[in-house]
Amino acid sequence: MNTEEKGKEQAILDAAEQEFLEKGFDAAKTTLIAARAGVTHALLHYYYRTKENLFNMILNQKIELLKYSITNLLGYSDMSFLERVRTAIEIHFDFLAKNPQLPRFLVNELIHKPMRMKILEEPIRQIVIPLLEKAQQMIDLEVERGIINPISASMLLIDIASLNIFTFAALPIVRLVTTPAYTSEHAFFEARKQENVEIIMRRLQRK
Amino acid sequence: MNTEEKGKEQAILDAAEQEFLEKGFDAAKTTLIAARAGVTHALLHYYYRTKENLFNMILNQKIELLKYSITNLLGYSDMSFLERVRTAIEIHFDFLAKNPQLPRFLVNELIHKPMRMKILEEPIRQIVIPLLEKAQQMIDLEVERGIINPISASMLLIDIASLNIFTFAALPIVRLVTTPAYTSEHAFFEARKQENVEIIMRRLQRK
DNA sequence: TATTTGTTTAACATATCTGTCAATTATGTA
DNA sequence: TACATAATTGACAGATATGTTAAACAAATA
Repeated sequence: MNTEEKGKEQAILDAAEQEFLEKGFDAAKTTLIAARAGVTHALLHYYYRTKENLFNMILNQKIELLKYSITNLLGYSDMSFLERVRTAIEIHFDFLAKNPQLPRFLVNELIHKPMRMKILEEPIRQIVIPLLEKAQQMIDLEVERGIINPISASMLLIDIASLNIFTFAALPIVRLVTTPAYTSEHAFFEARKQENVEIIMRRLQRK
Repeated sequence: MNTEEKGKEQAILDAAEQEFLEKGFDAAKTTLIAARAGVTHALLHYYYRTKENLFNMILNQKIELLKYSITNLLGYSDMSFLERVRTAIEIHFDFLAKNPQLPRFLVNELIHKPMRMKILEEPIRQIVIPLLEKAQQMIDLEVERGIINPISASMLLIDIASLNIFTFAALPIVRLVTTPAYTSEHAFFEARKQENVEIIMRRLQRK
């Protein structure tokens, strides 16, 4: 439907996205991508020349998505710090629910070919580091006011990322230990989101 | 040294372990494994016949390691529940520090070929489910006594696994956001371990 | 020593995958 | 219509990977 209307060039891109996200660069095969897009594999090379090329388009697209997901995390300046953290966790979790393959894909591909890691360095400096500095200022202020417990901003970031990402990155295994306990996958995700909020809140809130 | 003494058969297995853990089944090449072991690739096939075969040996070996790492988590019955949880987190974290590639390897390979997931089902039923039931009993007891906050055992398990595993599975990326803040990688790991203990303790401990 | 058994290699066969090319068809435009 | 440009395909070339085989070599054994 969507794919067919936009023509074969886009269909190839869509198929490539699926294939690369599922299997990673090495396991993905251009022949399968072409088949999945309903075109000959010669056409794939006509539009995108190389597998590497096609892959980089998907990779860059996903890195943009990652940047976008981080950029606005500390928005909503009319809330208290704790409320901003709670909101950030929920937004990030929902983002992952819509892009469940993203973290595993990025981690694998970036680890695999360390050259690619350089692509991340600039966004990190420009987005994550400033965000961490801003967050650390807020934290220090709240600590002084006796509202939250001391913590470094980067540790807090890793806490949240760990809790939110793991469930999706390891979902098939996570499912094995929770299976019949939840009526639906959606119910489990909601419970998981609330648990993540709760554990971080308890970590921060001063008794 | 170790490799050379035990002969070429073992050298191949060692090289295969490195190669598969680093790259996964598809990206690993038997020619490279042979080269890395210092033997011809025909010899690799002489001893192990197929790549699949060689891979399964490594995979089973790693699943055994995983089972072992889970089995004794709730030991040390002379401690209080909270102390047992603290100890479990530390032991598990240290285990991961010694086997940092394990989680990413297992998750990737098991997700990739779902048939392989069946290998995990039996250990889960035999080890994880009983462990969760036992833990849930302890939790319920401690909740009744007003010592800890309510939580489901499986949620607690996912909390701990998330926090401990993510740091290692995504290490190159985690490094980017922490880099100059710690004098050594070891210092960072120790800080991370303590943070994981603290966050779980605060989640559980009744104020 | 003769024979068997296990080890090792070079060469080969086969399959798969990426990428190219020349030829064909469709589309748009002067 | 004539021409140019874009889209599409089948066939092919080259590279790389897995796996086999026959033959050479080494080691143990009778």
